[in-house]
Amino acid sequence: MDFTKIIEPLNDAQRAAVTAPNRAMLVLAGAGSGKTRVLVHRIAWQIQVEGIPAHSILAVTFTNKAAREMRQRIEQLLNISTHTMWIGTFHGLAHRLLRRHANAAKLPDTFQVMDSADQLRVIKRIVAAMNLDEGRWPPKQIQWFINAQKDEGKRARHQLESGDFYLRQMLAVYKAYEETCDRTGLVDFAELLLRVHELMRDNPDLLDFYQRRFLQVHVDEFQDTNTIQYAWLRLLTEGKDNLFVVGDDDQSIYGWRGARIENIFNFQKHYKNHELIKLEQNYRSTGNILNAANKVISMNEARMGKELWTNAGDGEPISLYAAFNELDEAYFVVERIKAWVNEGGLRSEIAILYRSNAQSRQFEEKLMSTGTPYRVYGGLRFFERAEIKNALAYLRLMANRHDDASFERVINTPARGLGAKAIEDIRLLAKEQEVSLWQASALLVEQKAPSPRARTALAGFMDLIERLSQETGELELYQKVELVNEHSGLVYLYQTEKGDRGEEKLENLVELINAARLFDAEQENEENLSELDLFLAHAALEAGDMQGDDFDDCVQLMTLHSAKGLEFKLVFMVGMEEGLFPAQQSADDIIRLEEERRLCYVGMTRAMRQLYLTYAESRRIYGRENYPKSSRFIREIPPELIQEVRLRGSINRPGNPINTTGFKVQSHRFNLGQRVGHAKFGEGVVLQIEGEGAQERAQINFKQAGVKWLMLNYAQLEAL
DNA sequence: TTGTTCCAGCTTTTT
DNA sequence: GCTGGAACAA
Repeated sequence: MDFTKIIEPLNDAQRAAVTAPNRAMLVLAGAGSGKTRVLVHRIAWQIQVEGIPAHSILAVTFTNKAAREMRQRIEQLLNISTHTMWIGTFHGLAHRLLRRHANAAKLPDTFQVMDSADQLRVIKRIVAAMNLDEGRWPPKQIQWFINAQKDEGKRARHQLESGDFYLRQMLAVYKAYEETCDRTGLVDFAELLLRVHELMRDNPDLLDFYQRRFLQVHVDEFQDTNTIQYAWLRLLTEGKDNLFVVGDDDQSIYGWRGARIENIFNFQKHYKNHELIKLEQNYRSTGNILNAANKVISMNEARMGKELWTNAGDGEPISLYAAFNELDEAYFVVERIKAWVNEGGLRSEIAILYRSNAQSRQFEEKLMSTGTPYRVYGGLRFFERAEIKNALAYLRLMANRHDDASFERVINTPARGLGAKAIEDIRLLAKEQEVSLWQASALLVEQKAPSPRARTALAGFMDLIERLSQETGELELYQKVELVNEHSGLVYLYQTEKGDRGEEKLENLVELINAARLFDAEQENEENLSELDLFLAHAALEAGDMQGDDFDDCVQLMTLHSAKGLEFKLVFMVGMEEGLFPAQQSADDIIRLEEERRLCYVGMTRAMRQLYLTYAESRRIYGRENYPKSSRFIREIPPELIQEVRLRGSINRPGNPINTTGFKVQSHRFNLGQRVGHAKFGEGVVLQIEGEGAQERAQINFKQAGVKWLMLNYAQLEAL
């Protein structure tokens, strides 16, 4: 058998991981060290050399994108179909298992997955029904609480009435929420994972079946697993230790949403005979970038220890720009982008990375005004748009009448005279009878309880759903969607909507039909589900790509978080300021600060050729002018790796007088951002310097006296 | 039912 | 200082 193709492209460490005998494996894969390659080749190795049948392979990722990529690359490498392999996200695979074993999992066959927006709506309704004040019990916070409980594997009943008032109340809502979900057949994201864990834990036969079936379990981004995900993995591999995990503790940036970096450390305890392999050779960045990143991350206490290296040479130093304010920062970045493009570079090779989404605006405006195409990541995705969710709500009701969240969403969309009063009546009865809103509505219509007008409207609505459901029974999925769009009145609603927003919504509805048509092609239907059910699950589990044309050559704008896993030749990390990055809220908690530092490490290691760090000496935040300090992360980079750039100032890099930036070189007696002291005004920071010789003057922001322009020949400033 | 006004909130995000 | 959502008035 020819397996050179599997092991030949690998370096020693990668090869050791790929060809290791079957046992628990922990691969610590640094940024850009070929993590996915190892995973893909490991699976290929097992199939081709170890003779493990494809259907015995389980590979788990966090994102659909990662799962798709893995599939593709295995197919490419081995030239085989990956159809029978279980490759997917934790949530996707959990969904599949729950569909297969709905009864054992105590779920109705018609259960539907809801996304976090749906979940929030349900919680809001419960809060209202329990007569709780939304101000004192913010639904967002409750949602967070419930999800955190589920991530830890805890049910409402697990904690007794011991805790304080706050906790008791939270648990009461959690309990009511669980009941609502059970009654309405709705399953949130965290529930998918928790259910599957319980399903396997409580059904030994089932567990045994899957333990035998999956001869090899692979996990990507292991540092991002939460408690329940790891518990499930342990259950599946119990006694066999056939678990192959790849991760990087230094890139753990999702602790705030339940990821447990400790899982990596615990892995070593739980799997006594495991083998640990570190991948430290980096194929992405220059030596300077790696050295700087290594230095920064080395400041963290809680880590396994790892040092990236490359044999690709040092490359350019890291550039640091101290902007006067956020506008100047944007101006500078866009200037550098123009220069890059002028030298023949592509815009798509460039990323602007920021800590928080709010920072994108200044860059968007500047890019817009210079006519530079750009693309902002984040924001609403296709299946999250209101018009799409409305159409889906009709479809969901057709699939499951008891889906209260969908019922409420569209009972009066488009308006059909069922206002707050009518909905309140339905809710009340539903609560009283402990039935779904649909059932309560049926009762109301029967009892002729509400006003005749409301009753007619309600009966009409229910009839609409029934008719849609029956009439479309035999049709192709996309035809169903088409019919729903029309008969629900949504098309008419958006056609007649004022302004130009309606047009885009109509286009999206058409796009939904398209999505349904294309969906037929990808058959992942092993469980004999109806196409509609599958499509709805798909919509919830894969909210779709961000908008924007991948085809255009665009500058990429995104948060540091969403940059994980990506790479760009030219990277700008902007807003490198205390309070922004690291975020204010994380500054004095060591655990959170270390996560911020890892985020910085993630950002730096995105850069292949050139990395720019920028900060503003003055920045408007919430309408107030701030004079932040530069980020401590900048100071954690060895100065000799940094080259300071001054638009009108000098290159300020000890021991290197060469101007590589193309900007005019001019020297002043003080530097921008420098702390200075004045006999009368006290301590301040230099904001701007202009003029030369006798005309040289500086704008200083004094702590007490505020911002002042001073002639440097007269003012006796001293450097601090 | 719709448009206006007011007010809180304001890291990071996938599924 | 801006935004999105809720409350309110017409």
